[in-house]
Amino acid sequence: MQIKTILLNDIDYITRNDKPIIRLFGTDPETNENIIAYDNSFVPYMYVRAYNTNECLNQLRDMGLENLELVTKIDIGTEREFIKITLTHPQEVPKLRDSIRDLPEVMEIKEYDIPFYRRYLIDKQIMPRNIIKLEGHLIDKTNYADLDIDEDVVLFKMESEPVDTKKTITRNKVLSFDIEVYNAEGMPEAEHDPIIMMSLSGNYGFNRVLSTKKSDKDYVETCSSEEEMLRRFVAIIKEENPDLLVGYNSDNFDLPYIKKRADTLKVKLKLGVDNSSVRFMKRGFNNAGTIKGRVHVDLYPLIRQYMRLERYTLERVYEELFDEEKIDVPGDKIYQYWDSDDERLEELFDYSMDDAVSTVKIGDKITPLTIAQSRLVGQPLFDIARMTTGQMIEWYLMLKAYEKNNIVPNKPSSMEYNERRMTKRNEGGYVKEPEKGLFEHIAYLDFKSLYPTIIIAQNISPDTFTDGEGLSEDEYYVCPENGYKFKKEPKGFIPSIIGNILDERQKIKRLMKEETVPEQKKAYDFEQQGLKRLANSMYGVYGYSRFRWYKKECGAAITAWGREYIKDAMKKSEEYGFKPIYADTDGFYATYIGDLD
DNA sequence: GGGGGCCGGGG
DNA sequence: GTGTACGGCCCCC
Repeated sequence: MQIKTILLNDIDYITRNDKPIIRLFGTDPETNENIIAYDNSFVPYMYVRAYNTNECLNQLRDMGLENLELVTKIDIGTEREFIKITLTHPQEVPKLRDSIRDLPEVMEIKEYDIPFYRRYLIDKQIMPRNIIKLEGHLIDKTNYADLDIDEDVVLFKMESEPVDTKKTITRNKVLSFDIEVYNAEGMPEAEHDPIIMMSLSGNYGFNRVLSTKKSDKDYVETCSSEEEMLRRFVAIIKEENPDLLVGYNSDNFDLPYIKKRADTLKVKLKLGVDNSSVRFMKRGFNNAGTIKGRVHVDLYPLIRQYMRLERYTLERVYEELFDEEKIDVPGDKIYQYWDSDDERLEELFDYSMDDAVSTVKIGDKITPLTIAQSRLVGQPLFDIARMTTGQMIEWYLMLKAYEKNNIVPNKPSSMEYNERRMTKRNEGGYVKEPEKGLFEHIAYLDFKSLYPTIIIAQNISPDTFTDGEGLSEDEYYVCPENGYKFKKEPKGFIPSIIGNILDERQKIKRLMKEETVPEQKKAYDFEQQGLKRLANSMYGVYGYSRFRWYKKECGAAITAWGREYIKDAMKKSEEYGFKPIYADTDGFYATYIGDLD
């Protein structure tokens, strides 16, 4: 038996002999070798709630199902019995779901749509981007001739549970890439417009522009053809072996373009750790370029999550983050610069390099927070980088639901979803139109971070929401304006989780203060920022129509209490000599008109 | 005020 | 992939 320690980067599963095998992709933090760890001990399952459990068990057995178990789970605050159906392959889950849905004894089916690798991370309670200890043995690759895996990649068969040994500082080797294309007319078309430059930049001092033209610049490497350039691109990524491969709009432009050119030119784009090619997954309205075992992060959607800007061009974002202008060449002029063969060609090399350098700088600056979020939420960095805050919260709650033996509510059906979208949005925060004039001695009171406190103080949660029946008046809180009631006891699922988040954040902040190693201090800072974002967005999630724990009344109650709190605080401020001049949702401005001595 | 359509980033 | 998808803004009626 051997022990392997990996920085967990990515996870998926493959099928062998009709059975699933989980693959954990990581790097040994000491040796930097790539490791693919196989776990064939994990199996898919789902839950059924029956009208009559025994009848239902019989019906399921009649369908040939054997692996049935009775379990008690908490379903929105109520303990209930569920039948846990264990299957052999993840793809059987949706099939079985559809075939048992209409059985007379089946009331509802739960947890039938959780991707297998995510289920694994939740059930094993291991966090991506943490250091994970594995027990098992090396796999002799000669037994896997069908696998085209490089010499320096280690295959490892796991023989016991993975152990999460959380470590705060983890390296973050970032490599960016960017391409320039020869498009004389309109937007580039991969069928006929060749790639003329491919630039790469690392946050550890690596700079390279690959091109089919020559230059004296030291970062330019000339390739004999576009095919050769694509092969060099793959080789460099393998050599550099970064933790993160970043691009700007690379999900929808660079990566699909590179893939199409490679296909057209019959070049194998073996970018994956297992030598697989790039694949594109449709997510929302756009693509996600996946490279097996590596983490590809498109910074564009990420920036849209983190910053509020009027535009999100690479130039604009770079300027905002670094207060510097970057070199710009208009997209429709690139082919002219290329054809010029004079100093404008040199300018184009600089531009191409600068794009990759700016991209890696942005990536280096913003991905540590994304990594912290991945480690908090417990889902792969690749997925986290493409999630909205609402989705992150949902996966975080799913992780906690497992810990607390809560059953996960189903996603709304498309009908429910449309209904939710149609219903009028909850009234938002209180707004007081600004007083005219110029004021001095302004104070600002921020309430945004008060929403989590309101949720905790009033125990606002889908599982504490009550009509008050059978309870005495002192057993619930009553919301102003709408009269919604929330049980005081027991503590609701969501308030208890927010409580944990806030406690954890205080703990991390304390550690951060005491810490003397600057890198560790920074790591703690990102961790506490991640926790803060989670806590502060928790209320907004009630307006997210796809939310599994959606409860319109909870959202309404939070803002109603919020309005009451803010109006109270404004009134109080007047007693202390302030005059409120403007208020909007989560804070108000007041001018001090009292005695300044 | 509500529904439908378009757009974002990239060259 | 235990798939099938966003949100804001503008226009038009």
